[in-house]
Amino acid sequence: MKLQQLRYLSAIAQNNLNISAAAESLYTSQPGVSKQIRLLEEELGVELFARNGKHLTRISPVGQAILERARMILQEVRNIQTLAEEARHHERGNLSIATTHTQARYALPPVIQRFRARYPQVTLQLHQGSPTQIAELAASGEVDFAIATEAIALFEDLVMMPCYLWNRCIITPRDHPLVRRQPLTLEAVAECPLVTYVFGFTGRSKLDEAFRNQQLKPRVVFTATDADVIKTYVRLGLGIGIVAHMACVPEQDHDLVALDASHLFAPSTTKIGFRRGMLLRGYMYDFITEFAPHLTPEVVQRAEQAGSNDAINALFQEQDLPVL
Amino acid sequence: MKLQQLRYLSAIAQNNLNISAAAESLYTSQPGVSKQIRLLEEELGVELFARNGKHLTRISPVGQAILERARMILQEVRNIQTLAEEARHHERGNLSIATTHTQARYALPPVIQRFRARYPQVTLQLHQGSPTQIAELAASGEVDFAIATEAIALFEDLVMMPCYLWNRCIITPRDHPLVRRQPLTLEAVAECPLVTYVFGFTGRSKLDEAFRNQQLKPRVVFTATDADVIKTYVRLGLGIGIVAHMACVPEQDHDLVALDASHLFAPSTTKIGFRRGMLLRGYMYDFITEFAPHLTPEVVQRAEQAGSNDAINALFQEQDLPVL
DNA sequence: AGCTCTTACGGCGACCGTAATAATC
DNA sequence: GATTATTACGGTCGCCGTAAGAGCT
Repeated sequence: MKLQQLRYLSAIAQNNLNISAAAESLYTSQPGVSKQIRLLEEELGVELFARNGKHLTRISPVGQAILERARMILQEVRNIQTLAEEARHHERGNLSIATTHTQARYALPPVIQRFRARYPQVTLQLHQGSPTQIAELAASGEVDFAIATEAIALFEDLVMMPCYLWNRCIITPRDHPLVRRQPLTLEAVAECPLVTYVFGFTGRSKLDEAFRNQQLKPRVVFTATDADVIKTYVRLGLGIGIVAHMACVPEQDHDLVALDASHLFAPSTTKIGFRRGMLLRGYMYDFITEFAPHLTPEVVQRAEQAGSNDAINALFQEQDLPVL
Repeated sequence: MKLQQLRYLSAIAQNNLNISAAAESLYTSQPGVSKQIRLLEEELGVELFARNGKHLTRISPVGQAILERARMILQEVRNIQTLAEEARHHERGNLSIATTHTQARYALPPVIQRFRARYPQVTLQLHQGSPTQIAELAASGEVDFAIATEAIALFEDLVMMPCYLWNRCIITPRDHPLVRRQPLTLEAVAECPLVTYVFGFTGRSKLDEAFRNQQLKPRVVFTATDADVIKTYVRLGLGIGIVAHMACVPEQDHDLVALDASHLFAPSTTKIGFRRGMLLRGYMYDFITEFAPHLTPEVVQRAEQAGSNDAINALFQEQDLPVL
């Protein structure tokens, strides 16, 4: 058994059992991959894949179990490399983060500024994507951290920790009648055409939930994945916007009015996470603490130890989280 | 990085940093091992060992951390092989057990008889040794199971589970005055010369503890590692014997009298265990259940999940264990 | 002096890539 | 017919083992 055989096995599984695609992703030739898999099967005396003629149709049950062990081994190999790099120069390295527009545009800039000042030798990479893309990037090991608000607590192979709670703002043009409706109600909001986030983004589900709880049917006339686009269409008069509180920057938006809506919708939780079993560099712990001060290295390590996401959530109390 | 390099690293650490010995244990040449370690160090850019000229003096801190990861990887490689073998023919394989005389002679025979009847194709190997030897054999992976009573709960890399409690018997010649002393007391026992187990064997520490608690100084005139030798010297009139209850077989020892001593000494616990992280074959689970019926596969798996031996002990209540 | 690690060197094996073939969608 | 996996083949690299050299204890 060789490590490359395990790499090949893992790559094939990650490429829908397509050996050609797996070979390409590993920058090698199909025959090589094919042969190594056969050799591995021969050595173990087990069929890793069920074949239909010359095509792989699915992983065998044993193959699946072996694949999981193989993934763990490959993770530990990376961890050994990480350990060595940390020992060589603990302030050099790479940090890649996958996140959504909202975080990248509003929450991360000051954090990243401080981080770069502290670790000028660490190269940073930010990848923007949908919450599910973000989770997949982190789960596959292509990025170190996933930062997002929705839909990523479901991946059991990610360690996701809550960072902060945030509420929403209603954004309207200056002359909108809603501005004078002082105690802002959900009914009043529901009467206006709405511009807000696409489903699956930036706490959208909490928003829908609030309306549903009061049997209101909001008229959503436009959805976008980010607040900047939403604001643009509010300016055009398409409707009123509902965006995250972080996205409300009065200095920049003189022509708009931001109304606090924290009493209308339940707060959402932004989380940061990484692949379970991944060894974190020292600067990675520092980044997390910089982003969410309550996530000290000790707290993070306790979360790593926890077996499941449920166990992690039990470590944190909602009232202890900062609110933006 | 290659798996063999990790094997070499692990072997060197296990052979007191002696590369020659490590090479021998791996049936290969010193230069090969030496070179591969250098290559690994070069690839990682880290010194795994501190060297004094040409001699390895100790593992570096990074080396230690890497070693632990390497051990985990090698364990998982074995687990993959185990998975494959289990899939190929789940009733063939090998089972090697390290245990003490007491278990091998009195507790295991019926268990092994039943096991062999159930799994005739599984080759069995029994290794006899001292409790510390047993623990080391299991920890190093040379045997699958360790079964013993003392001193093996300390190894944190073994999963040790309690199997049963047992008490002691006092063994005397037929005409010994102690036989007529009906309510047997510790004081009466302490007055006689004693023949019992060597320290570190078969619950000897519980025995010393009982005397110490009552400020008695027993006169131990002979110690042995097994009950058969003890009985022999009791027959010779050296003193009275204190042995495990399992070792009292009235049918075989017509010339001796066995007096129950369960009220004099706290019971001892016999445990079975295996290397943490080791994947168990189906027949291994069956063997455990055969030996200790309360250790069903589910219970064993729960013990595996537990992080420490303290956590394992918390899973078991003393009153739930069978008493021999 | 003895043991132990490193360097040097040669042979064998294994992996990889190209090319051709077979089989499936 | 296009894509995809297997088989065949040759080159290169790397590992292993023997032999010799260097440095501790």
